[in-house]
Amino acid sequence: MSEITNKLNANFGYLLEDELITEIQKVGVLKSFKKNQTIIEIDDYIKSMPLLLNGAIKILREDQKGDELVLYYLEKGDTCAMTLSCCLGQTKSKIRAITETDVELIMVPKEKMGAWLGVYKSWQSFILQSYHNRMDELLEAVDTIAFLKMDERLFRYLKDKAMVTHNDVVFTTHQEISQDLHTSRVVISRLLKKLENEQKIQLFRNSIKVLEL
DNA sequence: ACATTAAGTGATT
DNA sequence: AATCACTTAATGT
Repeated sequence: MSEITNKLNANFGYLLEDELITEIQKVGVLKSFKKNQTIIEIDDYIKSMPLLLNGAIKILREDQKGDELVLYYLEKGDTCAMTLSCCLGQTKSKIRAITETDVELIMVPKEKMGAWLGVYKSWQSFILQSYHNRMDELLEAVDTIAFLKMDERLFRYLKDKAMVTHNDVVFTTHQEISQDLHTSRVVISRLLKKLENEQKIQLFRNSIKVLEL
């Protein structure tokens, strides 16, 4: 049994039937990325869809001025909803995807994803379920931006980041956080200081330890 | 020792 | 919450 099949079974085996796993293994290409690599850029044409085997990917939106905003994270067993709509609709990507950790994924040619929809029931539910999950996360992101104050957004951001990296120490700078949350570094520094005083985090240079998970 | 980068802070809008 | 201006601390050369 190939390495790819093992990884597929481990992450998608409970969702997809065996024949489909075999098909994926036949046409899919295993790829790995290092941390902090851009794997999808805004306006890229998508030619294949990724199935995440391990690691985490950060999905960002960018405005006209080039300012970024984190929408959500993808983890193992997930796929990117953007590619789904891109593959079906032949449009360009409206988001950017950057690896948060080292990542392994399988690229499936976009032709297959449409074809399988009619053939495999499990594939259909997987795609719909993914869409639904991403939609939920998107709504959550909107709620967070619209209704939460910056300090709550920040703490949630740190917890999310600690969660997807499986490490309560987040390696980042105040500058990076401010870009992800679309605010200024000074604001982040102040709020982080406040969170530290509330015993929720511990601050270090280039890293932050999240205490309350 | 000097330059660069990260982080802390008061004051102003 | 954003911006400016400035300080302090850590790190690289």
